[in-house]
Amino acid sequence: MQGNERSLAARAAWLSFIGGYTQEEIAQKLGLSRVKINRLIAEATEAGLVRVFVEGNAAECVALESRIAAHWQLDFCSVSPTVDDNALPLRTLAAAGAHYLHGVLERGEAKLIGIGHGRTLDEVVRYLPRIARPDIRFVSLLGSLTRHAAANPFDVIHRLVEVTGAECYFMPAPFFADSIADKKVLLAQKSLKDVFSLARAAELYVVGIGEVGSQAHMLATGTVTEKELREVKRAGAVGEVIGRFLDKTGKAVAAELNDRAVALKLEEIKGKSVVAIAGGANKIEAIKAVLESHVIKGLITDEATAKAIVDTLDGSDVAAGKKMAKR
Amino acid sequence: MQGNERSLAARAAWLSFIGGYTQEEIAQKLGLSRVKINRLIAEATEAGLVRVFVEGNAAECVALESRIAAHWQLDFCSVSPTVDDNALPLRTLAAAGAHYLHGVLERGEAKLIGIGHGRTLDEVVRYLPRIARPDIRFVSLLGSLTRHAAANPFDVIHRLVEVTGAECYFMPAPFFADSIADKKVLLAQKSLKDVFSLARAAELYVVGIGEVGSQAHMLATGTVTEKELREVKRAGAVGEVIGRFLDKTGKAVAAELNDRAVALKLEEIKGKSVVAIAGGANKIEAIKAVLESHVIKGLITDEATAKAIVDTLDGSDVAAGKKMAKR
DNA sequence: TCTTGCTTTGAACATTAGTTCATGACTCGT
DNA sequence: ACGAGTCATGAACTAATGTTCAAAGCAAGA
Repeated sequence: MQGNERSLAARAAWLSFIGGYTQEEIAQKLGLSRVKINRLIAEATEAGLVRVFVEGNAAECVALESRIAAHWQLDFCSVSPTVDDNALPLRTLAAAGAHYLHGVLERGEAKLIGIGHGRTLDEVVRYLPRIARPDIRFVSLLGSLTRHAAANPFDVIHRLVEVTGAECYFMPAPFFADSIADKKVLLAQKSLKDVFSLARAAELYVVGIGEVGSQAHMLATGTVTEKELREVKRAGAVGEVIGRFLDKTGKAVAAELNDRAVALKLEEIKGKSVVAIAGGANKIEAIKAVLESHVIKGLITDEATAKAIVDTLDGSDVAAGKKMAKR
Repeated sequence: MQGNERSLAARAAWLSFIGGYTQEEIAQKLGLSRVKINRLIAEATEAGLVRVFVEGNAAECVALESRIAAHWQLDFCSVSPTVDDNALPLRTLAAAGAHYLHGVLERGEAKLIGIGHGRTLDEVVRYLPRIARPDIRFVSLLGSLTRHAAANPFDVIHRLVEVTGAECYFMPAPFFADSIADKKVLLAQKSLKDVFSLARAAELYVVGIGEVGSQAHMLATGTVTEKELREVKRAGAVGEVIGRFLDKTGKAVAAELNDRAVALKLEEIKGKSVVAIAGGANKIEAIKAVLESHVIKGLITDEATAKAIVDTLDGSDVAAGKKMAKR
């Protein structure tokens, strides 16, 4: 679909979704057949030109939200109905995350925002509607992948720039340095130091959470090798956030890989406004680990994941006994 | 709608819009009837819980169109993406205007068409593709320039004839008479009277809009003198349409020049099908004035101009274009 | 110029969404 | 407790949307 066609598609989609006209009416207005309009709207939808947000949450989700927020002392938690049936609920997370981020941008809540990495985050940003925000700056929290791969920090932040017109800052470095010595050298670079200090100054951090398992996205993209992953796993790692692998108590594991990550240290962002967007059956342990670390202040996830997380809790800190009744 | 209901509505809307499930599927999932789901989604939409964004240049243009059309009760409004960076977006207007005019001719919507003047209109007609229409007649709405100058009504209408093979009728008179007495004499001429009555009978009027400022095209072509322009400006004029200068409320200003124009009176075309083609940074006030006069029923403009016009509006009728809920 | 294979088109059909209306459940005042 | 009115409900219907398929259009190569 090129220029003219695309423009027509956007036009038709607008008239349909915002204008509330029927396809028949639009067809007349634009002098095309109804079928053509139907196809244009389908194309526009397909191309991701149409983004829908739903405000307000289902009661069950709200219950999960408050349970999780209370248990880990979060400032906020957002749980949305799971709609995907595959392991990674990208649709839900993209919509929920984009809704959150859009709100932040719209309210101008933060002028300098740190951005993590990952497939989920990439999807979130893809779903973000265009919003002019030239006064905001985004800064990457960790090195970019050296080899080309989907959803590396560069891509995520680049798309943010496209959509908002904001300024952005990358880490001109690999995600993991080849050795601890190499990392030292990299960190000594002025260009990196500048970005690091900018990242430290961010008012809000939006991060993804990685799992440690055969499905790990980092493995698929070649960011880490199987050997490296096995190693951190042996050290007890069950999850990852901004390049740091954590054990189930939320502590960074003692593995060389953790020291080779070109990224902010967790201590540097702890206590600040950090929001994680993550979900999926494989990530339950990882998300719990990150929650345990108390690095994050907000969590955006899906209902199935939230339920799984809550189910592993004992009933100690809630009056949540009633949800058992169903089924 | 209270708590529980609202929560269900949110879930249903989420499953529908984000999940892409059919209402039937959602009904099964939630154990409710399809009709109930339909109502829940309608309620959620009604309550403004669902926000839809359509990306793309064209979508933004459509938004501007409906906003402008609603605010000034136009029958239609066409906003095209601005491509020119100079003050007068001739390319855009020419293409959009030609597209409109071509459609009118092709559909044979009007057999007798009144034509105004101006550089924009000239450009529109230059851009018009050849289309045989010997059954259509064009009639000039105002006097031709006496001295040779670009884009006088003669040229515009002459080109129309070339392109369509239509018949045409000029005003054999200057654009402005030298005095009110002279104008009387001119109007008394049989040849002029005939054209005037033809002009009054036109089914469609296509006009340009002139600005009142140092860049005014009329000044450059010598149609009006600096002194005359200064005078109407002092009387409050901010825009011009078929030789009449209007103040910002859309009323013709009290200036002698206005009474010397050899052209139809605005009252004579008001209520009829009048379409203006105009755009450009300098013309914003002029276009607003003409819109305020409610003489025109249609406007063809460019995105930048439309945005500027809309920006001066308060948010009172934002929901424009949204079809009102049926009773 | 004539295939050949691909793309685009819209009429006809299939599915999904939206509306209406009769019904019964419920509320509230007496 | 009893009726008058209100409200929610879903079967049945209508409107809108989505899909299929045969035919037309079109471009590239022989």
